[in-house]
Amino acid sequence: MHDLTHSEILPRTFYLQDAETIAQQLLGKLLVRRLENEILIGKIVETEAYLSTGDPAAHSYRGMTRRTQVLFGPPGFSYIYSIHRYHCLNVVVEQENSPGCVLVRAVEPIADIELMRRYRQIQDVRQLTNGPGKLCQAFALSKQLNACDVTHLDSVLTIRESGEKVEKKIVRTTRIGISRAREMPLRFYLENNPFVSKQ
DNA sequence: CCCCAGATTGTCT
DNA sequence: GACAATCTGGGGA
Repeated sequence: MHDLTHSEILPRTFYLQDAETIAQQLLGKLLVRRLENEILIGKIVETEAYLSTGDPAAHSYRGMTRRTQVLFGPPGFSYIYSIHRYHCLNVVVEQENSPGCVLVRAVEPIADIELMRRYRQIQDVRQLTNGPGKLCQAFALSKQLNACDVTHLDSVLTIRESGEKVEKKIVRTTRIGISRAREMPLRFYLENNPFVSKQ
């Protein structure tokens, strides 16, 4: 099993800043999914920010609904929704009633890659987690894991500090797949990382 | 209840 | 690059 001894869980205070800031700070952090007898780990390499105000592309833009309830709650919780045949994973940021969030668009597979292959029904490592729907499939994430506290030690889904401190350059572009607010440059990824969804 | 858009992906041209 | 697959949430009647 992968050694997580030096990977501390990010505290709730980490998520108290705005989505644009946290989207960049989450790059390089570890997404850790605990299963019955296995553990899945990926390094976050691509994110998008969805702002709490003035962002027509954000699900929270037109107010609270049953689906978006968790966005209006405290930070450090997962927001997982379904889109077509897939799911997307977000992390809620900012204080209560400020519904900002960060979409995790891609991770670099760390472990257990064989299990990810089984969940994805595909062999190519580069295709396992290089997209929001793909990584949810590889990590067995569905709406059952919506509103999961990713700052809690016992959670089945957590985000942790990575041991390595090698910081790569961050690239900023416009967001992918949206029809509104296309011009807002709120997508971030680690430069030259082969597991980014699109260069 | 009906309608339809959608923070995607895989496949085909 | 285009398009279909597939289904849920949200809005309107």
